[in-house]
Amino acid sequence: MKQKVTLKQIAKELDVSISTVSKALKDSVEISLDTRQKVKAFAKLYNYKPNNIALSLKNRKTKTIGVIIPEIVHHFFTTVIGGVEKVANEKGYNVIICSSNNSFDKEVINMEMLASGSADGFILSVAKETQLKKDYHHIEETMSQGMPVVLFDRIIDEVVCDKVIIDDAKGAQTATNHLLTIGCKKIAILTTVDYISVGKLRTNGYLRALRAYDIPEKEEYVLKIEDIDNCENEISEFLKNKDIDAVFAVNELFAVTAIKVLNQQGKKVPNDIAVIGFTDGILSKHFIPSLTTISQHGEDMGIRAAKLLIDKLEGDEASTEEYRTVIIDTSLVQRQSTKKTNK
Amino acid sequence: MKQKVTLKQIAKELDVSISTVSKALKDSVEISLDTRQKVKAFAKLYNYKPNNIALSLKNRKTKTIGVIIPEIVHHFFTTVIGGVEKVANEKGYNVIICSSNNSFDKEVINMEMLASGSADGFILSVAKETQLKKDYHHIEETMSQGMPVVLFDRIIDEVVCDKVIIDDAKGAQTATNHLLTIGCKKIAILTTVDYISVGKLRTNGYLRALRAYDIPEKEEYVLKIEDIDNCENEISEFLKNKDIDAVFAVNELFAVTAIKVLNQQGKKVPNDIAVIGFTDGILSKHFIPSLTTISQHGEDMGIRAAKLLIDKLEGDEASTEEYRTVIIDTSLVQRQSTKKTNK
DNA sequence: TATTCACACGCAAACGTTTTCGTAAGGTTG
DNA sequence: CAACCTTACGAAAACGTTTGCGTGTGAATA
Repeated sequence: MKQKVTLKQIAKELDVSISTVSKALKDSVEISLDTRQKVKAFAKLYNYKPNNIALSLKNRKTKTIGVIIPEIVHHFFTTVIGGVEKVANEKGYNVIICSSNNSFDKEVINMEMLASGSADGFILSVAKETQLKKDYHHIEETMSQGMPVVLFDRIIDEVVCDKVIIDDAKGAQTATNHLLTIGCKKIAILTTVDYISVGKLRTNGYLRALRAYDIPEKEEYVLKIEDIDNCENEISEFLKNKDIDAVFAVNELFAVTAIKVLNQQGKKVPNDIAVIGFTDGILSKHFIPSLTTISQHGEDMGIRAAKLLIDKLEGDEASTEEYRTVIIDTSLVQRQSTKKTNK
Repeated sequence: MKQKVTLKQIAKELDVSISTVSKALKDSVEISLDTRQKVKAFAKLYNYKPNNIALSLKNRKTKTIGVIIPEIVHHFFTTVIGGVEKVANEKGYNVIICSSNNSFDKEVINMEMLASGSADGFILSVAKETQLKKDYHHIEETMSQGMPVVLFDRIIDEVVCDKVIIDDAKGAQTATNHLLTIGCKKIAILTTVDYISVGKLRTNGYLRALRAYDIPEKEEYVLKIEDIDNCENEISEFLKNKDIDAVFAVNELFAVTAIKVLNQQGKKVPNDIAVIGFTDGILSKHFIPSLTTISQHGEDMGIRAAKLLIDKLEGDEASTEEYRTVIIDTSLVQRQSTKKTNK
């Protein structure tokens, strides 16, 4: 098993100095054409590749971006990662992905791990627990050590840094408006508990839309779900015999679960009740009926986030102190779940 | 903006040598208790963290695992990653994830990138293109440089290394058997083109099951789909007026698409036609009807793969030369799509 | 023949660690 | 008082690069 070949070994074999080899490989005019060719031939033969670690140490940068997300098994986040990878690879950056599993501790550990030499900057969507705990010292600390951070989706208002978000409230308003436009008046919302920032914002957008249409908001139309994994019973209970004509769900799972329980309760979607979701994932596309939803354009978010980060990483000192918040447009994706066939 | 603090800086501030600081932080008895405490207090104050890059260079290992998968936006792969992360983190390893996007070139680039210093070993599921091209030089090369590789799911028989797979043929046989058991006799299969190893294996399993039941295999019952993204028309055409009572789809998407077109053609699932899938993902769980399917236990695969790799990484020289192939059991997950309500 | 000048190359420092070995100061022993 | 042993610390090498600068060689010039 041959080991990785280093400059030193090549130098020894060819009986020249390490510097000569290094310079020859870089086609430096300092080195004679003859030697250059010899070195390069040898290097190719032995499949020489400069050791990234040594380079990182020398250059004090790793050319890698750390991405920390709450859950890896989540379609939206993976689309964001896709976007990040796209521009990162274009610009010669590596991407390290860690998931916090929605745990504050794991988020901190991952961040410190990557911060101590493995990454030049971060793209981060914070864990549920972090939002609850409101402890952001790890983020502040990383930034104070000179590593830029870009927050996306689940951001933190109190932390001053670059951010990429969608206008959750506006998206929710668009969704609700769509329901109102097609004639619905009694619209229930399935949302999350308030400490999830995006959940709260979407609830706000829903309320705003209702007000704009002068429809009184009713408490009984709002269900705030804590335990996402066991939402079916809760939703079933909530929807039972409720006098409504539409449901706005703040994520895919709530949407399809709603359709499922409505079916069980003898209601047809979309004819009896329209359902609209949020996030354009696998389920929305392939469910029957396919789901009308708000697309967050995850890949775009990733692209923008990566660009922001790399700009900061490569920018001059001047730009370091400005922070931008990019708002990605959402769009309404109309499908079957809100299509009234006759009315 | 304070910079990251190094041993050198601490040494300077405290007017001792670098070695003293290093030893003090490690609680070496060589250093007086007094100095030790002073150094440790100072280090804590300045939030000293050893620089991983320097450590990697010194120790000639990075304590990170490179994972390369064909697509990041794929539920099965993310579950595998979840498993990998679990054991990696337990054992103090970092995980770098790259996606090849099913491109041979990107797979090679990613691998070389990580191989030149960023990772100690690899967990890899090869790109579609790689399987087609049958060019495995990058894998062989990495291994010959002393970096262990564990292949999973989409493996390559010709490459000698550790592997983690499921018995695709057996899983497919189980699936087909299930259909036969519930009384189906005319079973169609929706599969992929043959160069996708798992597709071919699953097709074989299907055929094996039929033979075991003495049911003649009919060419007209087999559809090999090339373009996964536009499978609906193809499936629709294939299923039209076909005299069948069951469909075995080798992945989720084919399964739900089948159900969709069957619905359009006026057939009910499961009552008229039973459908079984492969891979227990989001769609299978939440679709209506929910899908009977073969679970691949992705997380387990990740766990086993990571264990194999770390064993090799930390094992003595002796174990380096043995290669193991771990076969993860599949299991039948029975849901609605094969439940005959009356028959 | 002495001076100058390319040319082609090597030396050494630096990045941040760890670790082996050397050593000065002070104390103990015979 | 000399020989020795602890104790507590520092110097230096090593990991693999890059790069500014110094330098020996031969040829061209005066």
